[in-house]
Amino acid sequence: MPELPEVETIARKLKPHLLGKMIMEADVRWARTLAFPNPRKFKSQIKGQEIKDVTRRAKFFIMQLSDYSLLIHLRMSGDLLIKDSKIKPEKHDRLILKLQSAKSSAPEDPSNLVHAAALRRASLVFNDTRKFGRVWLVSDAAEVLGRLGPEPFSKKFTPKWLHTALHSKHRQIKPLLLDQTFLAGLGNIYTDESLNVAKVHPLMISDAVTVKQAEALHNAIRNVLKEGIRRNGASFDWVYRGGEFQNYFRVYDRAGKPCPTCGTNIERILVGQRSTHFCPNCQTISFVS
DNA sequence: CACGTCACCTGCGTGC
DNA sequence: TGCACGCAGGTGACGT
Repeated sequence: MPELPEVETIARKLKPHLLGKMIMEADVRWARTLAFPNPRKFKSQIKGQEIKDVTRRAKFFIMQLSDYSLLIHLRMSGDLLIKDSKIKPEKHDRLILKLQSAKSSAPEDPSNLVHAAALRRASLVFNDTRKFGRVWLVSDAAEVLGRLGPEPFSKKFTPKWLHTALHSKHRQIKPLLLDQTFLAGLGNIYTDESLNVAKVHPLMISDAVTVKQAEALHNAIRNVLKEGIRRNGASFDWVYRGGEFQNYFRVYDRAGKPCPTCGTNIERILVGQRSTHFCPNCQTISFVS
């Protein structure tokens, strides 16, 4: 499910309900959810830790604890929600962190991420149907995040940086944008959307991108991600409720439907085993390799 | 270094 | 109805 806007949305919604709470107990319901450390150490180390901050880096949800960083990657089907500890765990709940009761009442959240009744005996629940998601409890977050590329909203990410970086490689641009060590946070949806807005063909070779195209792409990436966040991310099927961005896709999942710019039918191709959607009229390419 | 393939998992929609 | 198949928002380990 989650790319940068979905994780950002989850972090923003959960933050007020988590700050200052103490983690009383961890229920590890699927051991391999823990990338590090093993369940025994995880349980003993996380017990009694206070949640000092809730943030995001790339597609990682991060909780800064008293002595550790807790990192959660939702991969394809993960979700985080706050539930009443009294409610029976669901089939796909993989990790449950029981929280200390609130000292002060957190603001009411009308969305379905947080059930009002849960606020008194709250648990943070990691639900993950496909079991791809992973959790790390480490002393230094850089152990996990060290190789990530820049954040799209950081100062480092400029049109000039993007142009230079694209020219330092000789790769198809779509798989390169999906590479988290190149740029952090884009996934299949937002990459297709950004390339369409920038009018760049997904198979274009990175070092052929012009300065103007790099500027357009830089703009498109920021604007598309911003719109995704503004619409609380994209929701699909039964996974991740509450987002609206799926109603505003220009190309993603729209094969055979008209391009919003020119009306040409959107095409779907495979690029590096990933479904790729683009407008063959707006996103032209003079050569492929 | 760039790219293809497979693996990790479950569940849903489609077509026979 | 049953069943096989293809598909899904991500990443990492291989081999060429």
